[in-house]
Amino acid sequence: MFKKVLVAEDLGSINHGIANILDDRTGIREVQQAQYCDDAYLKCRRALQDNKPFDLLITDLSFKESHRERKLISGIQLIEAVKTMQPDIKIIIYSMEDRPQKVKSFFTDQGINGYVCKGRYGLNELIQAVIDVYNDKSFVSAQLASAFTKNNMFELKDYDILLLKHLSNGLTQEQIGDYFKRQRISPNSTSSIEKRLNKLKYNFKAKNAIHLIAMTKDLGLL
Amino acid sequence: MFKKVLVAEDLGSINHGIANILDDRTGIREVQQAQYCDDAYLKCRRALQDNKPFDLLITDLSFKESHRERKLISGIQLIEAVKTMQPDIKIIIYSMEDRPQKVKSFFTDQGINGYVCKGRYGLNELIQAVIDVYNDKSFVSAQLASAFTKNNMFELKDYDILLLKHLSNGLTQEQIGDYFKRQRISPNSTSSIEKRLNKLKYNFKAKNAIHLIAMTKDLGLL
DNA sequence: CATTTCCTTACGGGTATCCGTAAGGAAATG
DNA sequence: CATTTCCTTACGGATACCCGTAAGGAAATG
Repeated sequence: MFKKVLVAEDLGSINHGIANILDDRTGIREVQQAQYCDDAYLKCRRALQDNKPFDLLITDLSFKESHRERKLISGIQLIEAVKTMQPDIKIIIYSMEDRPQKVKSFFTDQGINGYVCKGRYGLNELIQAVIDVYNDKSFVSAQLASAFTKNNMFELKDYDILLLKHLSNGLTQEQIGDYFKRQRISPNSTSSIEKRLNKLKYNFKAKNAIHLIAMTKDLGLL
Repeated sequence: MFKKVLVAEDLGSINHGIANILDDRTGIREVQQAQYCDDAYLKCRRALQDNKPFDLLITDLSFKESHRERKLISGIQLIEAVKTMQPDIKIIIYSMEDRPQKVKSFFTDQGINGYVCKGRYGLNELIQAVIDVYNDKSFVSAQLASAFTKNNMFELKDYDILLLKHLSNGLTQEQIGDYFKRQRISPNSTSSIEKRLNKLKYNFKAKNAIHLIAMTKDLGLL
């Protein structure tokens, strides 16, 4: 089993809860805690320098603001910082976020090993996640697993996201085309952009562009 | 001080944390807990029937889904149900939501007595909130208090929200006008709706309708 | 190499929006 | 009651979006 685990989570009560349950239900000897992303990062660095690196990082995504000056303000930033320093560390996210697309992106973009939704059975799932990740398997909460396997989701490319982002920022189709031309992104004609938006509207069953933006924002894609 | 308090919150660890700290730092004798809205409601009703009603309800807003059949699925629904049964009960919300407009609406629409943001100092604030509410004062978290006092926010009427909602659902201005006519809501001409949207766009500095919807969704107004 | 398929782009007509102007009415003011 | 102010509604031109069609080119197929 993992020897040394770091839990990053700003709410003290949850933090302790995780530490307790890891202590009781797994053979992990050393569980450290951090309430700030920056602290978590420094602990990782120190541990690595001392040649006693953490095997696993369990982190939340959102950390509330505080009086302290912060360099890392989100779990994602923490993960990226730690991963560049120590690429082989295992990562499990434990957070409220339950939008499938968003969670999926954490696996593909940040290369996390497990994702557990906070909730009634969250701590139980977390135990399983730790075990699975230790055995080099990935883990996602049950409530998300179904959305992951069944492939009924329309596959959005980065291009689509970018297009929707610009649209939600108030640019016209023509302006988006101009922007794509400047950035050497293709296709960039007004006609193509229009076509792509049409396809998106069809897939999301949106009545018009406004509806499309509202829906994709609700789904957490923007 | 309050004699009997109910804490509704689905995460067990937080629930216990609140109960502990209320026990340590206030003179409250009886603190009960509920992990489901329905349970909380039943406890309130039972207590009222037994002539030993709760003085104060502390509740979260979001409760994750579970296997159980649920009638009340959010803290808001719980609050409204409890308030109709026992109008004089005091309510404090303890939740992650930190969008000022949204929180403001809880005071005006649901008539809550206190709002505390979950966060590092959340539990400390919760103690203060309990004390203030006991002394018939209302309480809001420090991070929101500033946004509450300074009145720089454009005042949105229900009409505006409704208008934006329909717009985000993909209705055209004409369709919204027709809907308003059927509902006897005035103004309902396409021209007036257009004008109102214009004013909203000006106030929010939105470039067009899409931008407006995206912005208001981000602000938590929709 | 010929053919097919897919993608990008252009164009045009219909519709919705954006924006200014103006008429008519209700409410407020004196 | 006369006047002012505000609100609602109507209208028209400019612009942007919606939708179908079609031409040209790249990539894939055989």
